[in-house]
Amino acid sequence: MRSTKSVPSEGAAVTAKEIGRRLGLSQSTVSRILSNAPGHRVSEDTRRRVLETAAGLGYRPNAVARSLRQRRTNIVGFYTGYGTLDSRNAFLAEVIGGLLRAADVHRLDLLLHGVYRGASTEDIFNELMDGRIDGLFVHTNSRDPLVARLRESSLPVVAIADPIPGLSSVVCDDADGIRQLVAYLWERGHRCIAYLHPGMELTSVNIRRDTFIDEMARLGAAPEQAPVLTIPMEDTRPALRAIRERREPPTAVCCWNDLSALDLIVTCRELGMSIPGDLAVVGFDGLFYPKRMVRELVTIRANWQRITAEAMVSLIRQMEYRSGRRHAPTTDDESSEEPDWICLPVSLIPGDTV
Amino acid sequence: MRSTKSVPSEGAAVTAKEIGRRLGLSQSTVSRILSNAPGHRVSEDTRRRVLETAAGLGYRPNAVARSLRQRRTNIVGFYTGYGTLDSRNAFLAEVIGGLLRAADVHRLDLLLHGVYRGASTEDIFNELMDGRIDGLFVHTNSRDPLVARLRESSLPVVAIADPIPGLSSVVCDDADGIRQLVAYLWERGHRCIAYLHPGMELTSVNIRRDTFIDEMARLGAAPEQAPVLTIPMEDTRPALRAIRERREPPTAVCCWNDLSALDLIVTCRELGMSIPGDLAVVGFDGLFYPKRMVRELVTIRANWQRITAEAMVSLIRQMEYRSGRRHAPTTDDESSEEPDWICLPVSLIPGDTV
DNA sequence: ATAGTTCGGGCATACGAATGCGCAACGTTC
DNA sequence: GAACGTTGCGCATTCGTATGCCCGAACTAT
Repeated sequence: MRSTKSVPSEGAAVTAKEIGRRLGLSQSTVSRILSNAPGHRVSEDTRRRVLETAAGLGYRPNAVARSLRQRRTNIVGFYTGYGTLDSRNAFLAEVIGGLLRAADVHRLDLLLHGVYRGASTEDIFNELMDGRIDGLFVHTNSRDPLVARLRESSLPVVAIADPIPGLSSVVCDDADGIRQLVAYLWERGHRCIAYLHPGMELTSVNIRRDTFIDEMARLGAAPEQAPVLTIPMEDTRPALRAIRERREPPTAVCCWNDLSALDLIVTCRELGMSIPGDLAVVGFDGLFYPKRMVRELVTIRANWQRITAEAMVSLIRQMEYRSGRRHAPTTDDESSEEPDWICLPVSLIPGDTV
Repeated sequence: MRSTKSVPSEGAAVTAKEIGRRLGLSQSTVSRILSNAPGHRVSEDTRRRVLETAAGLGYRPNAVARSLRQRRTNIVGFYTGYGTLDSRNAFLAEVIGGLLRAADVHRLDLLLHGVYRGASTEDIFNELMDGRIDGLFVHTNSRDPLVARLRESSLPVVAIADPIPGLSSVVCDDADGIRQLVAYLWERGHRCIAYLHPGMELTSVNIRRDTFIDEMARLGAAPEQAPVLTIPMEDTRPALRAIRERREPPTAVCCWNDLSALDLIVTCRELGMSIPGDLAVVGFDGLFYPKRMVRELVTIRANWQRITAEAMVSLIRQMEYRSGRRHAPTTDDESSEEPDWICLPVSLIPGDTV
């Protein structure tokens, strides 16, 4: 009495089992056809019928069930300990956008993990380890307690923009960028250059400052000709005042990022100073708005598109290595266990009116 | 001979079953304790032992398995048909950042669906319907073919920033924003005002233009005193030329967004024109960089934080309604089926030097 | 003493797809 | 005509959690 075919069974979700029921086939056969399982023989006719029925019913394989079985979700995460995404954080937008693009190329999805709620490290770590993501990009300080937890976990991780010892890292060449900026200013006759530093504990930010100091010393400038000023937030007014009051006032300012460079430029303008006539100002990052708004800005541009793409490749390599090991733990593996350490070149963008 | 307790079983993943095995309990009991299942009695001692062992082993419930069982992933998606996230798209950054924050408040995760690969509508739709997300935010044209598919699907959807008929929509009051800008200019004596329109098929963008036209007419301006110029991309140079060559040159320009307003302002500056003396320029959006860089910018600011928060509430309501219906399909339901239609106020940000 | 109640927990199954293995039916070979 | 290979498909289990239902033991009430 059991009806087997053509019973509409309206409410039933469209699953492989349902398709099988309609065609008098087993779920496994349907699954093999729909997922193109290799090495399994199916008659052309059956295959056609299954594919047609699936299309007719609008069948979509359930990603969650598939993930559970395959122990792989095809989702990668992004975590940042610094800042939240909004219209002022062009840097994050650029990085996340790049990751999004790279993920798309590899048919992965990107899950953003917020740090808004003020969750504890443990909470965040638990969320990251709940099996939802196959790998993770992090942008944070190497002393972030989360980093330690991640390092001892088995989750593939790639650090982005800020290197983290012991983890694969993909960064831009901050040191070279600063060297280029210093050289640019030096060539134009500047011998006393101030540096604006945000007092933020990010490795890349410290590299920029330290390179500035080293490079100025290497060129023969005395320490007082290369003052480093720590600025609060992006407000450069106090720094500008300090600069102008110095015994030997710097003729140029190297800012740790574009935003502070712009703030400085706008402030100078309001004071009637000309840029770069009265004061040369250079920034760092080369993002869109600043350069667009103030065309005389001299800055360093990193190729974030490429950086994120490389980071994705590195992460995928790790993911494959990890899942490979699960099935073949005997192969000699010391080779691929080494974290990647990639540093991509940057280029100087001259000002339009120099 | 079977060993039951204290066997390390090193390789075994930490699951509820594994914990049960160690303590001589069943998986279900462990699960009930760890998920705080209501209405089930467990001795205090057992509970303590389970919790301790779980903590000791670093147990994390597998989110994928849980999602499969509960038919709910606690992930919401975001799809945009317009633009990609990068440093130039401050608007998207603001919206996504807002959603991220709102998602975090409700303990949801946000999954971004890219449109880079140039996937077909069907591909995207399939991805969205694979059970990975519980709900979706969309920012796209109402004629996007995807919208039709979504409308006939059972996925909870909320349109953001651009309203879509038949779907819950949360937008800012574009019309009122334009009215405020026109009033602002009109009060300052401007009687001939040009409007810069991007020729983009987004509802909100059209509303801005149409409101401008209506409002100027309402105030008694003749059509030639309210010319609408369609600009290519953000390059305002041709428009500026056209404006200055008009028989009755507009004394003010209302730009559809901040970016074009800024381009216009910078161009004017380069020509030696003063703003707003020689030409008044107003924009729309009130995002960070433009206002920061050019402080005389007059613009309209929407509260994206609030808009995204409201959108989240609306989406969650839909999600709960849908899942509620599954279990109680008999309750009269016409009431909650109505899509939300929320329009939040905007405010005018005056220029610093007006 | 017996029925009823609470306590503490296990059994079995569902969620939906993937997959190792088995197995009947048919065809081929010598 | 018996051994063997191939074709085409199903059975049963797995992934890890949630949950409806059941059940023995202890305890209470009459």
